[in-house]
Amino acid sequence: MSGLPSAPAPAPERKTGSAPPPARGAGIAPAPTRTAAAGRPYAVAARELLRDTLFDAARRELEHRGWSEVTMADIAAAAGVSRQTLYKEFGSRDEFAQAFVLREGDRFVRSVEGALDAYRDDPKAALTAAFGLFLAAAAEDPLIRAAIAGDGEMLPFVTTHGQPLVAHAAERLCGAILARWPQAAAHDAALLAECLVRLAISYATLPLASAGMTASSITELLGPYIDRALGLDC
Amino acid sequence: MSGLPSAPAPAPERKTGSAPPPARGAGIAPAPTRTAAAGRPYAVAARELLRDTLFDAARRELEHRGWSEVTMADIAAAAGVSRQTLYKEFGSRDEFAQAFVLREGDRFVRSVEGALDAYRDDPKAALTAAFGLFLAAAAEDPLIRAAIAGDGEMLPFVTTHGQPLVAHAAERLCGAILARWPQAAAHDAALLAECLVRLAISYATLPLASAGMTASSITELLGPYIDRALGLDC
DNA sequence: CGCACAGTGTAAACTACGCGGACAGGAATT
DNA sequence: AATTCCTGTCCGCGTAGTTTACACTGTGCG
Repeated sequence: MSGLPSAPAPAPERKTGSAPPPARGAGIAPAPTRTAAAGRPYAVAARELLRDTLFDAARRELEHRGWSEVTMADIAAAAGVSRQTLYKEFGSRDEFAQAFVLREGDRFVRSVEGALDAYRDDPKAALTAAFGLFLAAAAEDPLIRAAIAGDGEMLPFVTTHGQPLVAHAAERLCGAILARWPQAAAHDAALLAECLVRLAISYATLPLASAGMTASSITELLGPYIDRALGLDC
Repeated sequence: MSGLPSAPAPAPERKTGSAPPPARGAGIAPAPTRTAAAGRPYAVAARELLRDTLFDAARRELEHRGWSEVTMADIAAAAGVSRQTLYKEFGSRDEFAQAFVLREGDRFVRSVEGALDAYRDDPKAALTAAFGLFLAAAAEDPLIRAAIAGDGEMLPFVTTHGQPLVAHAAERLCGAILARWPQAAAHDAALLAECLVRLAISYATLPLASAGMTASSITELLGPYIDRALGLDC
Protein backbone atom coordinates (compact mmCIF):
# COMPACT_ATOMS: atom_id res chain seq x y z
CA MET A 1 0.00 0.00 0.00
CA SER A 2 1.81 3.05 -1.20
CA GLY A 3 -1.12 5.37 -1.60
CA LEU A 4 -1.37 4.37 -5.21
CA PRO A 5 -4.20 3.51 -7.60
CA SER A 6 -5.93 0.16 -7.48
CA ALA A 7 -5.39 -3.28 -8.95
CA PRO A 8 -3.99 -4.02 -12.41
CA ALA A 9 -6.36 -6.87 -13.33
CA PRO A 10 -7.62 -6.02 -16.83
CA ALA A 11 -11.22 -7.19 -16.51
CA PRO A 12 -12.44 -10.25 -14.61
CA GLU A 13 -15.31 -10.84 -16.98
CA ARG A 14 -18.34 -9.91 -14.98
CA LYS A 15 -21.58 -11.71 -15.65
CA THR A 16 -24.49 -9.36 -15.49
CA GLY A 17 -27.81 -11.13 -15.30
CA SER A 18 -27.32 -14.20 -13.11
CA ALA A 19 -30.00 -14.92 -10.52
CA PRO A 20 -29.16 -15.07 -6.82
CA PRO A 21 -28.83 -18.87 -6.44
CA PRO A 22 -25.94 -19.56 -8.86
CA ALA A 23 -22.44 -18.50 -7.92
CA ARG A 24 -21.53 -14.87 -8.46
CA GLY A 25 -18.02 -13.69 -9.07
CA ALA A 26 -16.10 -16.09 -6.92
CA GLY A 27 -14.19 -19.32 -7.45
CA ILE A 28 -11.77 -21.66 -5.76
CA ALA A 29 -8.40 -20.08 -5.47
CA PRO A 30 -6.32 -22.03 -8.00
CA ALA A 31 -3.64 -22.52 -5.39
CA PRO A 32 -2.08 -20.30 -2.75
CA THR A 33 0.61 -19.73 -5.35
CA ARG A 34 3.06 -19.04 -2.62
CA THR A 35 5.29 -21.61 -4.23
CA ALA A 36 4.97 -19.57 -7.40
CA ALA A 37 4.06 -21.14 -10.69
CA ALA A 38 4.55 -24.85 -10.31
CA GLY A 39 7.21 -27.06 -8.80
CA ARG A 40 9.98 -24.71 -7.83
CA PRO A 41 12.51 -26.53 -5.65
CA TYR A 42 12.27 -25.28 -2.12
CA ALA A 43 15.86 -24.14 -1.98
CA VAL A 44 15.54 -21.51 -4.67
CA ALA A 45 12.17 -20.42 -3.38
CA ALA A 46 13.69 -19.91 0.03
CA ARG A 47 16.50 -17.84 -1.39
CA GLU A 48 14.08 -15.67 -3.29
CA LEU A 49 11.97 -15.35 -0.19
CA LEU A 50 14.99 -14.12 1.71
CA ARG A 51 15.75 -11.48 -0.89
CA ASP A 52 12.15 -10.38 -1.09
CA THR A 53 11.88 -10.18 2.66
CA LEU A 54 14.93 -7.95 2.74
CA PHE A 55 13.69 -5.78 -0.10
CA ASP A 56 10.32 -5.35 1.52
CA ALA A 57 11.97 -4.52 4.79
CA ALA A 58 14.06 -1.86 3.09
CA ARG A 59 11.00 -0.46 1.39
CA ARG A 60 9.23 -0.17 4.71
CA GLU A 61 12.18 1.55 6.30
CA LEU A 62 12.47 3.96 3.41
CA GLU A 63 8.91 5.12 3.78
CA HIS A 64 9.87 7.09 6.83
CA ARG A 65 13.53 7.97 6.55
CA GLY A 66 15.92 8.60 3.70
CA TRP A 67 18.40 6.09 2.38
CA SER A 68 21.27 7.58 4.33
CA GLU A 69 19.29 7.35 7.55
CA VAL A 70 18.63 3.66 7.13
CA THR A 71 21.39 1.38 8.29
CA MET A 72 22.04 -2.14 7.19
CA ALA A 73 21.25 -3.22 10.70
CA ASP A 74 17.82 -1.59 10.40
CA ILE A 75 17.02 -3.47 7.23
CA ALA A 76 18.23 -6.77 8.57
CA ALA A 77 16.28 -6.32 11.78
CA ALA A 78 13.13 -5.32 9.92
CA ALA A 79 13.43 -8.48 7.88
CA GLY A 80 13.98 -10.59 10.95
CA VAL A 81 17.43 -11.56 9.80
CA SER A 82 20.94 -10.98 11.02
CA ARG A 83 23.08 -8.30 9.52
CA GLN A 84 25.55 -10.90 8.35
CA THR A 85 22.94 -12.68 6.34
CA LEU A 86 22.26 -9.46 4.54
CA TYR A 87 25.93 -8.99 3.78
CA LYS A 88 26.24 -12.55 2.57
CA GLU A 89 23.33 -12.25 0.19
CA PHE A 90 24.37 -8.86 -1.16
CA GLY A 91 28.01 -8.05 -0.83
CA SER A 92 27.83 -4.46 0.31
CA ARG A 93 25.49 -1.63 1.03
CA ASP A 94 25.81 -0.31 -2.51
CA GLU A 95 25.22 -3.68 -4.08
CA PHE A 96 22.10 -4.01 -2.04
CA ALA A 97 20.94 -0.60 -3.17
CA GLN A 98 21.59 -1.62 -6.76
CA ALA A 99 19.57 -4.78 -6.45
CA PHE A 100 16.85 -2.96 -4.59
CA VAL A 101 16.51 -0.23 -7.19
CA LEU A 102 16.49 -2.90 -9.84
CA ARG A 103 13.61 -4.68 -8.24
CA GLU A 104 11.70 -1.48 -7.71
CA GLY A 105 12.12 -0.78 -11.38
CA ASP A 106 10.70 -4.18 -12.11
CA ARG A 107 7.70 -3.30 -10.04
CA PHE A 108 7.01 -0.31 -12.23
CA VAL A 109 7.54 -2.24 -15.41
CA ARG A 110 5.09 -4.85 -14.25
CA SER A 111 2.43 -2.26 -13.65
CA VAL A 112 3.15 -0.66 -16.98
CA GLU A 113 2.54 -4.01 -18.63
CA GLY A 114 -0.93 -3.92 -17.14
CA ALA A 115 -1.57 -0.52 -18.67
CA LEU A 116 -0.35 -1.76 -22.03
CA ASP A 117 -2.83 -4.61 -21.97
CA ALA A 118 -5.66 -2.14 -21.67
CA TYR A 119 -4.86 -0.61 -25.06
CA ARG A 120 -3.65 -3.57 -27.01
CA ASP A 121 -5.32 -2.25 -30.13
CA ASP A 122 -3.80 1.23 -30.02
CA PRO A 123 -0.06 1.33 -29.31
CA LYS A 124 0.13 5.07 -29.02
CA ALA A 125 -2.75 5.30 -26.60
CA ALA A 126 -1.14 2.48 -24.66
CA LEU A 127 2.09 4.42 -24.47
CA THR A 128 0.34 7.53 -23.28
CA ALA A 129 -1.61 5.63 -20.67
CA ALA A 130 1.36 3.64 -19.46
CA PHE A 131 3.68 6.60 -19.27
CA GLY A 132 1.06 8.72 -17.58
CA LEU A 133 0.35 6.01 -15.08
CA PHE A 134 4.02 5.61 -14.41
CA LEU A 135 4.54 9.30 -13.82
CA ALA A 136 1.54 9.64 -11.58
CA ALA A 137 2.56 6.64 -9.56
CA ALA A 138 6.16 7.74 -9.38
CA ALA A 139 5.09 11.13 -8.11
CA GLU A 140 3.28 9.50 -5.22
CA ASP A 141 5.60 6.63 -4.51
CA PRO A 142 7.20 7.16 -1.12
CA LEU A 143 10.37 5.52 -2.31
CA ILE A 144 10.87 7.90 -5.19
CA ARG A 145 9.90 10.87 -3.10
CA ALA A 146 12.46 9.77 -0.55
CA ALA A 147 15.09 9.28 -3.22
CA ILE A 148 14.59 12.83 -4.44
CA ALA A 149 13.78 14.54 -1.18
CA GLY A 150 16.47 12.88 0.89
CA ASP A 151 19.75 14.59 0.13
CA GLY A 152 19.57 12.70 -3.11
CA GLU A 153 21.91 10.09 -1.75
CA MET A 154 20.17 7.42 -3.73
CA LEU A 155 20.18 9.24 -7.03
CA PRO A 156 23.46 7.76 -8.26
CA PHE A 157 21.82 4.37 -8.35
CA VAL A 158 19.38 5.48 -11.00
CA THR A 159 21.69 7.83 -12.86
CA THR A 160 25.46 7.58 -12.80
CA HIS A 161 25.41 4.02 -11.51
CA GLY A 162 22.10 3.25 -13.08
CA GLN A 163 23.33 1.29 -16.05
CA PRO A 164 22.09 -2.04 -14.68
CA LEU A 165 18.71 -0.53 -13.93
CA VAL A 166 18.32 0.97 -17.37
CA ALA A 167 19.49 -2.19 -19.07
CA HIS A 168 17.26 -4.44 -17.06
CA ALA A 169 14.16 -2.31 -17.21
CA ALA A 170 14.64 -1.70 -20.92
CA GLU A 171 14.99 -5.37 -21.62
CA ARG A 172 11.92 -6.10 -19.59
CA LEU A 173 9.94 -3.40 -21.33
CA CYS A 174 11.21 -4.47 -24.72
CA GLY A 175 9.98 -7.98 -24.06
CA ALA A 176 6.63 -6.61 -22.99
CA ILE A 177 6.31 -4.66 -26.21
CA LEU A 178 7.30 -7.52 -28.45
CA ALA A 179 4.94 -9.84 -26.66
CA ARG A 180 2.04 -7.53 -27.43
CA TRP A 181 2.98 -6.27 -30.90
CA PRO A 182 4.97 -9.09 -32.48
CA GLN A 183 5.05 -7.35 -35.82
CA ALA A 184 7.55 -4.86 -34.44
CA ALA A 185 11.19 -5.40 -35.24
CA ALA A 186 13.28 -6.39 -32.24
CA HIS A 187 15.69 -3.58 -32.88
CA ASP A 188 12.98 -0.95 -32.98
CA ALA A 189 11.40 -2.26 -29.80
CA ALA A 190 14.74 -2.29 -28.01
CA LEU A 191 15.52 1.25 -29.02
CA LEU A 192 12.09 2.47 -28.06
CA ALA A 193 12.21 0.66 -24.74
CA GLU A 194 15.57 2.01 -23.72
CA CYS A 195 14.60 5.51 -24.72
CA LEU A 196 11.38 5.26 -22.76
CA VAL A 197 13.11 3.94 -19.68
CA ARG A 198 15.60 6.77 -19.75
CA LEU A 199 12.86 9.31 -20.21
CA ALA A 200 10.87 7.73 -17.44
CA ILE A 201 13.77 7.94 -15.04
CA SER A 202 14.42 11.49 -16.08
CA TYR A 203 10.85 12.65 -15.60
CA ALA A 204 10.47 10.68 -12.40
CA THR A 205 13.45 12.37 -10.84
CA LEU A 206 12.73 15.74 -12.36
CA PRO A 207 9.00 16.17 -13.00
CA LEU A 208 8.06 18.92 -15.38
CA ALA A 209 4.37 19.37 -16.09
CA SER A 210 1.46 17.22 -15.07
CA ALA A 211 1.71 13.51 -15.65
CA GLY A 212 -0.89 13.50 -18.42
CA MET A 213 0.69 16.43 -20.21
CA THR A 214 4.12 14.90 -20.18
CA ALA A 215 2.83 11.56 -21.35
CA SER A 216 1.02 13.21 -24.22
CA SER A 217 4.13 15.07 -25.20
CA ILE A 218 6.16 11.90 -25.20
CA THR A 219 3.59 10.19 -27.35
CA GLU A 220 3.57 13.13 -29.70
CA LEU A 221 7.33 12.92 -29.94
CA LEU A 222 7.58 9.17 -30.42
CA GLY A 223 4.31 8.61 -32.24
CA PRO A 224 5.73 8.68 -35.74
CA TYR A 225 8.46 6.25 -34.80
CA ILE A 226 5.91 3.88 -33.31
CA ASP A 227 3.73 4.08 -36.37
CA ARG A 228 6.64 3.18 -38.55
CA ALA A 229 7.98 0.46 -36.25
CA LEU A 230 4.63 -1.25 -35.99
CA GLY A 231 3.92 -0.83 -39.65
CA LEU A 232 0.54 0.72 -39.10
CA ASP A 233 0.92 3.19 -41.94
CA CYS A 234 2.14 0.99 -44.78
CA MET B 1 -5.19 -24.29 -12.12
CA SER B 2 -7.58 -27.07 -11.26
CA GLY B 3 -10.05 -26.64 -14.06
CA LEU B 4 -12.10 -24.41 -11.82
CA PRO B 5 -14.01 -21.16 -12.19
CA SER B 6 -12.22 -17.85 -12.35
CA ALA B 7 -10.92 -15.28 -9.90
CA PRO B 8 -12.60 -14.28 -6.63
CA ALA B 9 -11.99 -10.52 -6.85
CA PRO B 10 -15.39 -8.96 -6.08
CA ALA B 11 -15.25 -6.05 -8.50
CA PRO B 12 -12.21 -3.92 -9.33
CA GLU B 13 -14.31 -0.79 -9.71
CA ARG B 14 -14.27 -0.17 -13.42
CA LYS B 15 -14.50 3.37 -14.65
CA THR B 16 -16.65 3.59 -17.70
CA GLY B 17 -16.27 6.86 -19.52
CA SER B 18 -12.62 7.83 -19.26
CA ALA B 19 -10.93 9.10 -22.41
CA PRO B 20 -7.95 7.26 -23.91
CA PRO B 21 -5.14 9.44 -22.48
CA PRO B 22 -5.72 8.94 -18.75
CA ALA B 23 -4.84 5.61 -17.19
CA ARG B 24 -7.36 2.83 -17.60
CA GLY B 25 -7.74 0.01 -15.14
CA ALA B 26 -4.13 -0.45 -14.12
CA GLY B 27 -1.98 0.71 -11.25
CA ILE B 28 1.32 0.02 -9.56
CA ALA B 29 1.28 -3.30 -7.84
CA PRO B 30 1.16 -2.39 -4.16
CA ALA B 31 4.01 -4.77 -3.47
CA PRO B 32 4.93 -8.25 -4.66
CA THR B 33 3.35 -9.40 -1.42
CA ARG B 34 5.51 -12.46 -1.49
CA THR B 35 6.49 -11.67 2.05
CA ALA B 36 2.80 -11.69 2.85
CA ALA B 37 1.15 -8.87 4.74
CA ALA B 38 3.88 -6.77 6.24
CA GLY B 39 7.04 -7.54 8.13
CA ARG B 40 6.93 -11.24 8.72
CA PRO B 41 10.30 -12.41 10.04
CA TYR B 42 12.08 -14.46 7.43
CA ALA B 43 12.34 -17.53 9.61
CA VAL B 44 8.62 -18.14 9.91
CA ALA B 45 8.06 -17.26 6.28
CA ALA B 46 10.64 -19.83 5.32
CA ARG B 47 9.00 -22.49 7.44
CA GLU B 48 5.64 -21.76 5.91
CA LEU B 49 7.23 -21.79 2.50
CA LEU B 50 8.60 -25.24 3.18
CA ARG B 51 5.21 -26.57 4.20
CA ASP B 52 3.50 -24.96 1.26
CA THR B 53 6.08 -26.30 -1.13
CA LEU B 54 5.48 -29.78 0.22
CA PHE B 55 1.72 -29.41 0.07
CA ASP B 56 1.83 -28.16 -3.47
CA ALA B 57 4.13 -30.98 -4.43
CA ALA B 58 1.69 -33.49 -2.96
CA ARG B 59 -1.18 -31.84 -4.78
CA ARG B 60 0.67 -32.14 -8.05
CA GLU B 61 1.46 -35.77 -7.46
CA LEU B 62 -2.13 -36.51 -6.53
CA GLU B 63 -3.44 -35.14 -9.79
CA HIS B 64 -2.19 -38.22 -11.56
CA ARG B 65 -2.07 -41.05 -9.05
CA GLY B 66 -4.02 -41.94 -5.95
CA TRP B 67 -2.83 -41.34 -2.43
CA SER B 68 -1.64 -44.90 -1.99
CA GLU B 69 0.41 -44.66 -5.17
CA VAL B 70 2.29 -41.62 -3.99
CA THR B 71 5.25 -42.27 -1.75
CA MET B 72 6.81 -39.91 0.71
CA ALA B 73 9.91 -39.94 -1.44
CA ASP B 74 7.85 -38.76 -4.40
CA ILE B 75 6.50 -35.80 -2.49
CA ALA B 76 9.85 -34.84 -1.08
CA ALA B 77 11.48 -35.07 -4.49
CA ALA B 78 8.73 -33.08 -6.14
CA ALA B 79 9.25 -30.37 -3.56
CA GLY B 80 12.99 -30.40 -4.08
CA VAL B 81 13.60 -31.52 -0.52
CA SER B 82 14.97 -34.61 1.13
CA ARG B 83 12.68 -37.24 2.54
CA GLN B 84 13.97 -36.60 6.04
CA THR B 85 13.01 -32.98 5.91
CA LEU B 86 9.50 -34.09 5.17
CA TYR B 87 9.52 -36.46 8.12
CA LYS B 88 10.94 -33.81 10.39
CA GLU B 89 8.30 -31.28 9.46
CA PHE B 90 5.43 -33.74 9.70
CA GLY B 91 6.03 -36.74 11.86
CA SER B 92 4.57 -39.47 9.71
CA ARG B 93 2.74 -40.17 6.51
CA ASP B 94 -0.61 -39.96 8.21
CA GLU B 95 0.21 -36.73 9.97
CA PHE B 96 1.19 -35.26 6.66
CA ALA B 97 -2.08 -36.40 5.13
CA GLN B 98 -3.92 -34.78 8.02
CA ALA B 99 -2.17 -31.48 7.58
CA PHE B 100 -2.59 -31.65 3.85
CA VAL B 101 -6.31 -32.28 4.02
CA LEU B 102 -6.56 -29.49 6.53
CA ARG B 103 -4.94 -27.04 4.22
CA GLU B 104 -7.03 -28.14 1.29
CA GLY B 105 -10.06 -27.47 3.43
CA ASP B 106 -8.73 -24.03 4.11
CA ARG B 107 -8.48 -23.43 0.41
CA PHE B 108 -12.16 -24.12 0.03
CA VAL B 109 -13.11 -22.00 2.97
CA ARG B 110 -11.15 -19.13 1.54
CA SER B 111 -13.01 -19.32 -1.73
CA VAL B 112 -16.29 -19.58 0.09
CA GLU B 113 -15.46 -16.37 1.87
CA GLY B 114 -15.25 -14.74 -1.52
CA ALA B 115 -18.69 -15.97 -2.41
CA LEU B 116 -20.05 -14.66 0.87
CA ASP B 117 -18.76 -11.21 0.13
CA ALA B 118 -20.77 -11.12 -3.04
CA TYR B 119 -24.04 -11.37 -1.12
CA ARG B 120 -23.28 -9.44 2.02
CA ASP B 121 -26.78 -8.07 2.08
CA ASP B 122 -28.59 -11.39 1.79
CA PRO B 123 -27.25 -14.15 4.05
CA LYS B 124 -29.43 -16.86 2.57
CA ALA B 125 -28.48 -16.06 -0.98
CA ALA B 126 -24.87 -15.98 0.15
CA LEU B 127 -25.23 -19.41 1.65
CA THR B 128 -26.79 -20.79 -1.50
CA ALA B 129 -24.13 -19.27 -3.68
CA ALA B 130 -21.27 -20.34 -1.46
CA PHE B 131 -22.49 -23.88 -1.02
CA GLY B 132 -23.25 -24.22 -4.71
CA LEU B 133 -19.84 -22.91 -5.61
CA PHE B 134 -18.24 -25.28 -3.19
CA LEU B 135 -20.07 -28.29 -4.56
CA ALA B 136 -19.36 -27.41 -8.15
CA ALA B 137 -15.70 -26.85 -7.41
CA ALA B 138 -15.44 -29.98 -5.32
CA ALA B 139 -16.94 -32.02 -8.13
CA GLU B 140 -14.20 -30.86 -10.46
CA ASP B 141 -11.31 -30.74 -8.07
CA PRO B 142 -8.81 -33.41 -9.04
CA LEU B 143 -7.88 -33.94 -5.44
CA ILE B 144 -11.40 -34.75 -4.34
CA ARG B 145 -11.98 -36.88 -7.37
CA ALA B 146 -8.84 -38.78 -6.55
CA ALA B 147 -9.85 -39.15 -2.93
CA ILE B 148 -13.12 -40.71 -3.95
CA ALA B 149 -12.04 -42.56 -7.05
CA GLY B 150 -8.81 -43.95 -5.66
CA ASP B 151 -9.62 -46.93 -3.50
CA GLY B 152 -10.85 -44.37 -1.03
CA GLU B 153 -7.65 -44.64 0.89
CA MET B 154 -7.82 -41.00 1.77
CA LEU B 155 -11.39 -40.99 2.96
CA PRO B 156 -10.58 -41.65 6.61
CA PHE B 157 -8.85 -38.30 6.76
CA VAL B 158 -12.06 -36.46 6.07
CA THR B 159 -14.40 -38.81 7.90
CA THR B 160 -13.34 -41.10 10.70
CA HIS B 161 -10.10 -39.21 11.31
CA GLY B 162 -11.53 -35.95 10.09
CA GLN B 163 -12.13 -34.34 13.44
CA PRO B 164 -9.31 -31.82 13.01
CA LEU B 165 -10.52 -30.95 9.56
CA VAL B 166 -14.07 -30.37 10.67
CA ALA B 167 -13.01 -28.40 13.70
CA HIS B 168 -10.60 -26.23 11.81
CA ALA B 169 -12.82 -25.57 8.82
CA ALA B 170 -15.79 -24.87 11.04
CA GLU B 171 -13.84 -22.41 13.12
CA ARG B 172 -12.61 -20.70 10.01
CA LEU B 173 -16.10 -20.54 8.55
CA CYS B 174 -17.54 -19.38 11.82
CA GLY B 175 -15.12 -16.51 11.89
CA ALA B 176 -15.99 -15.63 8.32
CA ILE B 177 -19.66 -15.50 9.19
CA LEU B 178 -19.21 -13.42 12.30
CA ALA B 179 -16.98 -11.02 10.44
CA ARG B 180 -19.69 -10.36 7.90
CA TRP B 181 -22.80 -10.50 10.09
CA PRO B 182 -21.66 -9.34 13.51
CA GLN B 183 -25.21 -9.27 14.82
CA ALA B 184 -25.20 -13.05 14.88
CA ALA B 185 -24.61 -14.78 18.19
CA ALA B 186 -21.30 -16.60 18.36
CA HIS B 187 -23.01 -19.79 19.39
CA ASP B 188 -25.42 -19.73 16.48
CA ALA B 189 -22.63 -19.04 14.00
CA ALA B 190 -20.54 -21.86 15.41
CA LEU B 191 -23.38 -24.33 15.19
CA LEU B 192 -24.27 -23.26 11.69
CA ALA B 193 -20.65 -23.40 10.57
CA GLU B 194 -20.00 -26.86 11.91
CA CYS B 195 -23.21 -28.16 10.42
CA LEU B 196 -22.38 -26.66 7.06
CA VAL B 197 -18.87 -28.07 7.06
CA ARG B 198 -20.17 -31.53 7.82
CA LEU B 199 -22.79 -31.26 5.13
CA ALA B 200 -20.20 -29.97 2.71
CA ILE B 201 -17.92 -32.91 3.35
CA SER B 202 -20.82 -35.28 3.05
CA TYR B 203 -22.04 -33.92 -0.25
CA ALA B 204 -18.53 -33.56 -1.58
CA THR B 205 -17.79 -37.21 -0.98
CA LEU B 206 -21.23 -38.40 -1.95
CA PRO B 207 -22.86 -36.03 -4.42
CA LEU B 208 -26.58 -36.31 -4.79
CA ALA B 209 -28.25 -33.97 -7.22
CA SER B 210 -26.80 -31.05 -9.11
CA ALA B 211 -24.76 -28.52 -7.19
CA GLY B 212 -27.37 -25.80 -7.49
CA MET B 213 -30.20 -28.08 -6.42
CA THR B 214 -28.39 -29.30 -3.36
CA ALA B 215 -27.37 -25.80 -2.36
CA SER B 216 -30.96 -24.63 -2.67
CA SER B 217 -32.16 -27.49 -0.55
CA ILE B 218 -29.65 -26.73 2.14
CA THR B 219 -30.68 -23.11 2.15
CA GLU B 220 -34.31 -24.14 2.35
CA LEU B 221 -33.46 -26.35 5.29
CA LEU B 222 -31.34 -23.86 7.18
CA GLY B 223 -33.05 -20.68 6.08
CA PRO B 224 -35.32 -20.33 9.10
CA TYR B 225 -32.44 -20.85 11.44
CA ILE B 226 -30.41 -18.21 9.67
CA ASP B 227 -33.28 -15.77 9.78
CA ARG B 228 -33.60 -16.22 13.46
CA ALA B 229 -29.87 -16.17 14.16
CA LEU B 230 -29.33 -12.98 12.26
CA GLY B 231 -32.44 -11.43 13.68
CA LEU B 232 -33.79 -10.41 10.30
CA ASP B 233 -37.38 -11.17 11.24
CA CYS B 234 -37.74 -9.51 14.60
C1' DC C 1 7.17 -71.41 1.68
C1' DG C 2 10.60 -68.48 1.42
C1' DC C 3 12.62 -64.58 -0.69
C1' DA C 4 13.38 -60.43 -2.93
C1' DC C 5 11.33 -55.93 -3.37
C1' DA C 6 9.35 -51.59 -2.05
C1' DG C 7 8.07 -48.26 1.23
C1' DT C 8 7.92 -46.45 6.02
C1' DG C 9 10.28 -44.74 9.84
C1' DT C 10 14.75 -43.78 12.33
C1' DA C 11 19.68 -42.76 13.17
C1' DA C 12 24.14 -41.36 12.09
C1' DA C 13 27.61 -37.98 10.16
C1' DC C 14 28.14 -34.12 7.18
C1' DT C 15 27.17 -29.65 5.03
C1' DA C 16 25.39 -25.20 4.66
C1' DC C 17 23.00 -21.35 6.23
C1' DG C 18 21.95 -18.08 9.34
C1' DC C 19 23.03 -16.07 14.10
C1' DG C 20 25.58 -13.68 17.61
C1' DG C 21 29.47 -11.32 19.10
C1' DA C 22 33.48 -8.92 18.28
C1' DC C 23 36.70 -5.90 15.97
C1' DA C 24 39.26 -2.78 12.65
C1' DG C 25 38.60 1.14 9.86
C1' DG C 26 36.44 5.51 8.63
C1' DA C 27 33.37 9.39 8.82
C1' DA C 28 30.71 12.46 11.28
C1' DT C 29 29.71 14.73 15.76
C1' DT C 30 31.20 16.92 19.99
C1' DA D 1 41.02 15.06 20.17
C1' DA D 2 37.73 12.09 21.81
C1' DT D 3 33.55 9.92 21.02
C1' DT D 4 30.09 7.75 18.53
C1' DC D 5 28.06 5.34 14.89
C1' DC D 6 28.14 2.61 10.81
C1' DT D 7 30.36 -0.38 7.50
C1' DG D 8 32.59 -4.51 6.37
C1' DT D 9 34.75 -8.71 7.97
C1' DC D 10 36.07 -12.53 10.99
C1' DC D 11 35.22 -16.63 13.89
C1' DG D 12 32.48 -19.99 16.60
C1' DC D 13 27.96 -21.84 17.32
C1' DG D 14 23.42 -23.84 16.68
C1' DT D 15 20.08 -25.48 13.70
C1' DA D 16 18.00 -27.05 9.39
C1' DG D 17 18.48 -29.95 5.57
C1' DT D 18 21.20 -33.71 3.03
C1' DT D 19 23.09 -38.08 2.50
C1' DT D 20 23.71 -42.68 3.58
C1' DA D 21 22.52 -46.44 5.94
C1' DC D 22 19.77 -49.67 8.44
C1' DA D 23 15.59 -52.01 10.96
C1' DC D 24 10.81 -53.23 10.13
C1' DT D 25 6.68 -54.29 7.54
C1' DG D 26 3.83 -55.93 4.00
C1' DT D 27 3.33 -57.69 -0.69
C1' DG D 28 4.10 -60.23 -4.77
C1' DC D 29 6.54 -63.87 -7.14
C1' DG D 30 9.14 -67.91 -8.02
